[in-house]
Amino acid sequence: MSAEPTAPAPAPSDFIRDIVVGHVAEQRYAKIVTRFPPEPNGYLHIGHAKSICLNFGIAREHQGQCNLRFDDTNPVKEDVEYVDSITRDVRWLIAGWADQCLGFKPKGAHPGRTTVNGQPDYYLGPVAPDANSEAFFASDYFDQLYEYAVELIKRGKAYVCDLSAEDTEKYRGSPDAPGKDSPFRHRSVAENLDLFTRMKAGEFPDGARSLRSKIDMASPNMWLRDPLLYRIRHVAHHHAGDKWCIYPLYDYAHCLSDYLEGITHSICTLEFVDHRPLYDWVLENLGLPRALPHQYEFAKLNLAYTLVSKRKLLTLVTEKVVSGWDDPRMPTLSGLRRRGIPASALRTFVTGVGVTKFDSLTEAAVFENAVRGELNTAAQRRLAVLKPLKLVLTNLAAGETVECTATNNPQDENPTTRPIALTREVFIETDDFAEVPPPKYFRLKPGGEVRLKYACIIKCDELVKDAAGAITEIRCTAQLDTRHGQPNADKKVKGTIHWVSATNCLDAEVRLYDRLFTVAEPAAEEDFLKVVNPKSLEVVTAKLEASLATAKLDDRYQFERLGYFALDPKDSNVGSPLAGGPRLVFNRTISLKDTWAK
RNA sequence: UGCCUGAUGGUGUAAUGGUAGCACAGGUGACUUUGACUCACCUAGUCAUGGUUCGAAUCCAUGUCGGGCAGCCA
Repeated sequence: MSAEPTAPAPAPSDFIRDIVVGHVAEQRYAKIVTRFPPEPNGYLHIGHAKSICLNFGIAREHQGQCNLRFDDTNPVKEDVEYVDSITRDVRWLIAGWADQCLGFKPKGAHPGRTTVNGQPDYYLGPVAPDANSEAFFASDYFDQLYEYAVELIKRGKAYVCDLSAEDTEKYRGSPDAPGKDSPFRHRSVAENLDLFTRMKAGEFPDGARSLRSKIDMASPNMWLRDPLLYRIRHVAHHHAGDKWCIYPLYDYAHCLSDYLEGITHSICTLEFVDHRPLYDWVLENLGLPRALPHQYEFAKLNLAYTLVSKRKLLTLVTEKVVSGWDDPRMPTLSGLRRRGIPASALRTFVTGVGVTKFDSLTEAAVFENAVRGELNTAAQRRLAVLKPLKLVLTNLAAGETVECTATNNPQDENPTTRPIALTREVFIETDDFAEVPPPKYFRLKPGGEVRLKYACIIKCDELVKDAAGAITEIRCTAQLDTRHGQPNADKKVKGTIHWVSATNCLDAEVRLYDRLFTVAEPAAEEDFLKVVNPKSLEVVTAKLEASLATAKLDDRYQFERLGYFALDPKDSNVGSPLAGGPRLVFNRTISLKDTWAK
């Protein structure tokens, strides 16, 4: 329908993309393959969105692939609950944008044995997501990882160490002082092989021994001081079952997982810069036949007024500061989704902040701007009154209705309309009337005139107050000839306010959210619970125009002059045949920008 | 007092030896049946000191300040 498609956004550019573009130019790889590798031990948040968009974005820009891989090497922290939520969140975020790049693997598949240049090899390539496929799991590589560890031992590059965790730490030294060799560092290959086999067989208790790389205990890089490759943990694994009692550590498993999947660019955050030499060490000391993946690091996202620490987010949930991981105030993808934030707005935002190695703090306004921008074009305009004040149009008869026409979305090229009926009694926003108006007040005041949006100009004639002096009703005259198409339609007044017919409207619960914290950097606080915004949620019973009775879960609405709203997918009861009709619960995704100084 | 890494308007980010640009925020105005949107204009920056060069945000040196690293977490 739309004649001119919006100009495609310019392809983002950053130092990592520049590297990839260079590799593509020199045809270093047959295909660009990235990966998004969360550990299934918590919910994805807005910080992950940056990584997801970077990895999928790069794959997308080069007709490549981005594997979703669960980095599940620590069974004591992980659970399938997280596997499910993470999968759902990733698919939601990339839907309609990079679905074609999402790499899954056949259900239950493990790396296959192949031969490359006469050398044995393992590889597990991607397939498109469907009913018979699933995400990749590092735990599917435990067999290969074990085999590689044996190879490292045979090459004299790894040894079984009997030091306790405490002694291992002591031997490691400190950043400004070299460590010293473990007394077990020079065990024979045969003894190491025997001990490692018995570790796997379950002969030793947790922590009794470990498999360590043999690198350099005096290295200025702490991560090269014979880091552990395997630890003993007699626990079942959520994905691998009870087959193993030794589990590989991140630095050992990650680079090899990347290799097994044919990852070309392994992108992670800055705290892993120090690990990169280890990443390369493992790969280079195994004599692998295919091209090796390489690690690149970027600065994680820091957003003002938000917290992304898993531990602290969990505290918010357990202390019931919020209703759950998907509370619309949470920075989790499930929370943002429930709040009504479109995935496209999240993508626009995270790609907009760019990718650098600078530890920055992004202002909340940047995020809010991206959300409003997206919603402005997508949202259907509706009239709703959050804090109702009754207004009587004294020159309209009690049963009389005046048909008016409202525009659904003025941003559309050919906006559609809907009818709304003006009646004698309407509700206006309490804030839109002031008995004693502040300077520059455009709205209704005693004796003043204002336009009821889509209807006509009204004049305030008198106030009705209760015994306590509170205003209970405003009585006005409707100037019906100022309606659209009427002789005085062009009459100008400074203010236009929204309204809802009092006799033909819907009640709805509306949840108004504000930022969860009162300070820009809650993470820097000694006690972040002390800076929780006590007014982060306000619940009101609003009056909605009748057409909202058929509101849909997936639709986005702008309640005019108020903000963008979406049905709460959990608590709304849409289209239910219940006698009382649907239960409507709206979340305010974000308010409209308000440049009128308060 | 070790190693790694970084520093460009208020914020975020471009410019890879040749005109310091963009976005957000802020300000002014236009338009407006949303104090929204849109549009126009304005404000505001290369951490410091030296050096190389015709020319430096960019290269070199030194310094300052920030972030990361001593899990059998990822």
